[in-house]
Amino acid sequence: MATIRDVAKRAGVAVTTVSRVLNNRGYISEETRRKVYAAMDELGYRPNEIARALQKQRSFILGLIVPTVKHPFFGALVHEIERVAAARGYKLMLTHSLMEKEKEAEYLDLLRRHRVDGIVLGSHTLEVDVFRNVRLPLVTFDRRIGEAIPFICPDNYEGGRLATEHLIARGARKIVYLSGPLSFDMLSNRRHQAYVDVVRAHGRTPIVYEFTFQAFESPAEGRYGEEIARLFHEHPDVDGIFASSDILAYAAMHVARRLGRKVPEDVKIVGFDDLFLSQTVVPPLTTVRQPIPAMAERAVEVLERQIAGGAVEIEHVFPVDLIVRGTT
Amino acid sequence: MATIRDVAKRAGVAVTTVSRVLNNRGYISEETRRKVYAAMDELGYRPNEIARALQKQRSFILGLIVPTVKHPFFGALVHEIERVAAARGYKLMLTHSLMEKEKEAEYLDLLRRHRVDGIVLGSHTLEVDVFRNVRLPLVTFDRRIGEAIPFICPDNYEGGRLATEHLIARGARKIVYLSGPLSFDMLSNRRHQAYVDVVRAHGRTPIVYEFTFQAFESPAEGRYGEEIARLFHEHPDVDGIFASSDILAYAAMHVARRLGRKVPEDVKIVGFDDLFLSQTVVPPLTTVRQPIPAMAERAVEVLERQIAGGAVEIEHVFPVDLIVRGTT
DNA sequence: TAGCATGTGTCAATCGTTTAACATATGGGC
DNA sequence: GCCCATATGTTAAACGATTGACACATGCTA
Repeated sequence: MATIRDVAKRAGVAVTTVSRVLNNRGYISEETRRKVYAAMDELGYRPNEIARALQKQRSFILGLIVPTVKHPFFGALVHEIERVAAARGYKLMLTHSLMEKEKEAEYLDLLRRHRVDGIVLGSHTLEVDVFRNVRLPLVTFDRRIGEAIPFICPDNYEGGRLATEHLIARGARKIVYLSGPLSFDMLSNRRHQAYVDVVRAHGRTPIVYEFTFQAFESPAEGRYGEEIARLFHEHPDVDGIFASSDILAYAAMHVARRLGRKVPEDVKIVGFDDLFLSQTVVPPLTTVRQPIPAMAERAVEVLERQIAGGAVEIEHVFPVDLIVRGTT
Repeated sequence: MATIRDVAKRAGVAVTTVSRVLNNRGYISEETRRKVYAAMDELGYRPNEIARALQKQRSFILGLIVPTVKHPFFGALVHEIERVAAARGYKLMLTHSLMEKEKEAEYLDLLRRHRVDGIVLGSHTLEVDVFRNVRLPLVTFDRRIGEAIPFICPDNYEGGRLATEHLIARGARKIVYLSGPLSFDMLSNRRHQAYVDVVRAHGRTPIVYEFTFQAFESPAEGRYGEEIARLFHEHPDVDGIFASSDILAYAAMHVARRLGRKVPEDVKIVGFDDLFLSQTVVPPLTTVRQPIPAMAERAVEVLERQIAGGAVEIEHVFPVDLIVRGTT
C-alpha cells in the first residue's frame, strides 16, 4: 500500500509538504495542493491511521464493553453511540462481556493495550479498584463505580414510581415486580425501591420475583417461563405486573397467554426500556422509555471532556417517560 | 504509560530480551522471564498494540459494516462474529451503514485507513467495482458482489420453499409474500422466487407486497402498518402470509390483530430469521431459522484464509430449518 | 531596501515495538 | 579442545506518519 513517501515522489514534492496538505498546516499553494491530491488519487493512497495514532498518541478509538449487542437494549445503545462517536471522529472497538468477570477484565485490558482514548462500560461486575486503576477516560451506564467515575442512567426511581402508580391507577390490586439480578448493585435496582415504596404507600405488600440469570439467550419459555409460571401459581390473583425490563415483560405476556390470562383484561403489564419491538408485540407494551439517544450523546461528551483533560460531573440522570400502550 | 524500555530498565535486562519474552522467541531462562514479568507487573505495563501493528503490518482488527446492530438480526450476527473473532485473537471495529451508499463508502475507506486485516460486509449498496478495488480480505452476508468476493448466506430458496409449502400444508389458500426491497439484488430475494414457484406449482397467483424502506426505526404501525393494512383491504380473503423477515412478520401479526383477524385461525404467518424474540412474541412465530453461529464462524474462517494468502471458496450456503410455532 | 507573508525544501527526531545481525559467555558432550 | 545449545547483550534499521528547526526562495509593501 502506498505511503506518504510514494505520494511525495509522485507529486514531485517533499514528504513534509504532503503532510502539510494532509493536516492543513502551514502555507500551501492551491497548485501544490492539487498536485498532492492528484498523486494520492492515482496511488489510491490512504493515510495509515495506525502510524498516525502512534505518532499523535491518540487513537480516536473508543472502547465499548457491553454484555452483548444481541440484547436489544444494548443493540439500541450501541447504535446511538456509534452515531454520536462517528459524528465526532471516533471509531468504535466493540467487546462483549456476557456479564462475566473474566471477560470483562480481559477486554478492559485489551482496550488499554489498544490505547483507546476512552471506554464506555455498559457492564460491570468487577471490583471498584480495578476501574480506579485504569487511568483512562471512562463512563458507565447504570453502574455507580466508586465516586470518581461518571455514570449515566435513566431516572430509575421515577420510572419505577410511574409504572407502579400507573398500574394502580388502572385498577390493579395485586402487583408483582419482576426484577433483574438485585445482587449486581446496579442503579436499575432503584426501580425496585420505587415499586416497594409505592405499593407500601397504598397499604399493600410488595411481591418480588428475582431473575438471577442473564437474558442473553432467548428469553421466552426457557428459564424465565418456569419462574413466571410459578408466580401465577403462587399468586393466582395477581392482576398487575411491573417488569424491570421489556424482555421480562414479553416473557410475562407470553406465559400469561399460555395460562389463559388475558392482557390487559386479567393482568396488566408494564415494562421498562421501550425496546425496538415493544410497540410491535401484541398487544403493544406499556413501558417506561429511557432517552437512549440523549444518553449516548452525553456518554461521548463526558469521555471527550475527560480526554481533553477537563473535569466532569459524576451523575448524569435522564428523565423517563411512561408510554401507555395496550397492556394496561 | 510504561514502555518496553521502562520494563527493560526495571528488570535490568535489554529491550531485546523483553521483546523475546513477550513474543516467546529465542532462548530465555526461567529466571529472566520471571524478572521481566515482575517488572511489567510493577509498572502496569501493557504492550502498545498500535506500535505492534505498525511494525508487524497486521492489526488483528476485523472491520464490520452492518446496517445497524439495533436491528435484531445484525445484533445476533455481530454477537456471533465477536465471539468467533475474539477466540481467534481478532478485535472488531464496528460501523453502521444504515444502508446508505455514502456511509458505506466512507466506512469502507475508514476501515482501510485503519489497516484492518479484513472486512465483514453485512450491507452492500455500492457498485461491484468499489469492492473489487478494495484489495483487502472481504466476505459478505447475503450479497453476491462480482465473482471473486466470497459470500455467506442461508439457503434462501429452500427457506422460501419450506415456508410456502408449510403454509399450504396448513390449509392456507391465498398466500401473500411480504418482501424486503427487491431492488437491492440481495440473495435473500431468492426467497421471493421460491414463493412464486411454489404457489404457481399449486395453480395459484403470487401476490407480493414490497417494502422498500428499511426497518431501522421502529417496525410497528409506522410505515409498515399502513402498507400491511392496505394488503388486508385489497385482499380480504388472505389467509396466509410469508414474511421475508421476522420483523415484517411481527408487524403483520400486529396489524392482523388490530383488524380483528385471529392468528393462526384466520391468518397463518411464517417469518424468516428466527430472531431473539420470535419465540416470545404472542403467539410465538413460526419461522425459518438461519444457523447464525455457524455462518459467523465461516465468515471469520474465510477472512483468515484470505489473510494467510490462501484461496477460498466463493459460495457458502447454509441449511435452514423451519421452526413451527404458534402462528401456523 | 528592509521586513514580512507566503511557499517549499532538507534534516532529523520521535512515537513503541520488532527483528536481523552479530558478539559474547557459560557449560556440557564428544 | 572443539562444537553446540543455551542465554543475553549491543546496535541499528524498520514500520508510516508528524513535527520542529531552519534554510531559502519570491513578491509585495512600507
